[in-house]
Amino acid sequence: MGLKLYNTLTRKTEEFTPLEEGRVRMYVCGPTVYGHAHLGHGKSYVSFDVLVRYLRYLGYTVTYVQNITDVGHLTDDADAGEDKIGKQAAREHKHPMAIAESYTRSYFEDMDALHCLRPDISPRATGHIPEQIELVQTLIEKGYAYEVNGSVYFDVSQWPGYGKLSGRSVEDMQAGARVQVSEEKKHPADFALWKKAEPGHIMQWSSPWGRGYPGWHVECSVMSMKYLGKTIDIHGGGIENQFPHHECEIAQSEAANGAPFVKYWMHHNMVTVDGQKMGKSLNNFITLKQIFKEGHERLSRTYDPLAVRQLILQSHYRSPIDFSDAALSAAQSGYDRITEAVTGVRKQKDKAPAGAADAKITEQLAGAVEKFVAAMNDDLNTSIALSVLFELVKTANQVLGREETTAGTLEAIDGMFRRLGGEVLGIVKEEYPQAAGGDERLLDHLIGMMIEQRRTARANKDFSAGDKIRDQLAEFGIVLEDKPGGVTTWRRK
RNA sequence: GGCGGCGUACCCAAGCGGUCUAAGGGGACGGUUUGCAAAACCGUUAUUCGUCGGUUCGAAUCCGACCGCCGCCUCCA
Repeated sequence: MGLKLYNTLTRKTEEFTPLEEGRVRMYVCGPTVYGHAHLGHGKSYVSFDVLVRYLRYLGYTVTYVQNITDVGHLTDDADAGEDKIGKQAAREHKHPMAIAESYTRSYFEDMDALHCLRPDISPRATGHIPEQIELVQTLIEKGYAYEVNGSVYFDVSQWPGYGKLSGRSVEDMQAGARVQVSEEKKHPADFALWKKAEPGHIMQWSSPWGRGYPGWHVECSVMSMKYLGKTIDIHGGGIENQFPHHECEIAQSEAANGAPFVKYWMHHNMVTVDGQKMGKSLNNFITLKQIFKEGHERLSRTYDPLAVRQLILQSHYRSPIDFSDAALSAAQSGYDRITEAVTGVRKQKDKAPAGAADAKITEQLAGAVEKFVAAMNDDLNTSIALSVLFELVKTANQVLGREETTAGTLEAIDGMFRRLGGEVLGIVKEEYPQAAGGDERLLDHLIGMMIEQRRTARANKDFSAGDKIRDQLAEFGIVLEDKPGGVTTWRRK
C-alpha cells in the first residue's frame, strides 16, 4: 500500500500517483514578505516540508517550488486598496524592494531554524512580470478576459468550471458578496488579472494596458507553469486560500492552457492562539522570532524551534492547532526527551562493546518502520509517526541502561533516529552542539573540570561543596546528571 | 446569509464500524535507582469517547436532533 493523500478537489483521500513515474512536481503558496513569519507560516511550511521529505524518503525525485510574493497586491478584489509591501515600506521609510529583501531573509532564517528544507526554486513575483502579462494577454485572446479602463478582469461567465475547488456556485457568491463590487466588472465574481496603477502606487510596470501591476492570483499560476509545467502533481496552501485564490488560479491557468492545472490540491488548517483566530489584521499574532528568542507577553519563556516543529507535527495538518504557552511547554518537554535519548545513544555508541545488533531490537526496529510508514502513507499521520519515535525513545533508554548493549545495537537505533526522526520528521539533528565546534569543546572541558572538582568533593563526602558546584552551574543553564557507574554528564537546560 | 470543521482522560492529541476495558506526548501520583537531585526505567491516571435518540449482531467511529466551540466566505499561512 502506497501513499494516500487527501485531495481537496475531489474531497477524497486518494492513492498518490505522480504524473511522471518517480518524479513529483510540487508548488506551495509562499509568503508575502512584508513582515516577520509567524506561527501560521510555521504550521504551513512545516506541514509541506514533511510532505517533501517523505516523498523523497519514498524515493521520488521532488521538485519543490515555493514563491516569494514581493509585490503587495490589493487589500481586496474590489477596490484599488493598499499595497501591503508599499504600506510597510512607508512605515519603515524604505524602498519596497528593501522591505521585500529583508523579510525574505528573515523568512528563510526562521524556516531554517524550523528545519524546513529550502525549496528547489523560490521564484519572486516581481521577477515574473513579463510572464504574468503574457498570461493575461493569452486570456484576453482566448476570450476569457476583458480590459476596462487599464485593468483586466477574468470573465467568470466564460469559465463554467469556476467554483469546482471550493464547492461554490457563481450565483451563491453573487448573493453572499460582502465586498463592494467594482463597477468595472461585468459580473461580481470576476476577478482582477491586471490592475491599473493609481497615481501613488509605487510598484508598477508597463503593460499593453498602461501602467499597472498584476492581480493577486496570477503570479502563482505563472510561476507554477514556468518551473513545473502546465499540469503539476501537488499544489499546497492554507485552507483560507482555497477560495478565492486557488479557485482563481485554476480558472485562469486551465482557461489559458486548456489542460488540468493540478492533480492533487492540499490544504492545511489554520492556527489559533489561546483559542482565538490569529490574523495579521487582528494584531494578535506571535512571530516565530518571538517564540524562538525575543519572547512574547503570552509566553512564559522562549522555545526551541524544533519544539515548535514537534508541536506542529503532533496534530494532523488538516486539523487546526491552538498554540498556547502550555502546549508549547509540553512540546518542549517532549522534544527534550527525544533529544536526550538521541544524544545518549550517540555518546554511548563509541564506548559500547563492539558487536552486531541485538536480534530482538532489530526486529523491533523493523516493526517501528512499518508502523511509521503506514501512518505517513495515511495522508501524513504525523501524530502516529511521532508516537513511533517516542516508542523508539523508550527502547533506546531501556537499552542504554544495559551493560551488554553493543555498539551495533546502538548504531541501529541511531540509524533509525536519523532516518525517521531526522530525514523525514526533521526533529532529530545530524549533530548536536555539545562536543562539536570550538567553543563547545572549550565549554565541555571547563565543565569537565567542574565535574572533576565535584567528584573529588563527593568522594570526600563533602556533599554541600558538591551541591554548590551543581547549583552554580544550574544558574548558567547547565544541568549535571550522575549516571550509574559514577559517571557525570552535563547538558543544557 | 452561504460553506466547512470540531467536541476523546487534568491538558494536548491519534483513532473513522469489531483487534478500543481507546496510541503517543505533557502533567500528577506511587515504586526502582540516587548521599540528595536530575534523568531514566516500572506502574497508576477515560469500562469511556458533548447530550439524547436511531441504524447495526456490534458504534468513539454511520444517521438524526440538540447543546457548545471554531474557522472560511475579505489581503492573510
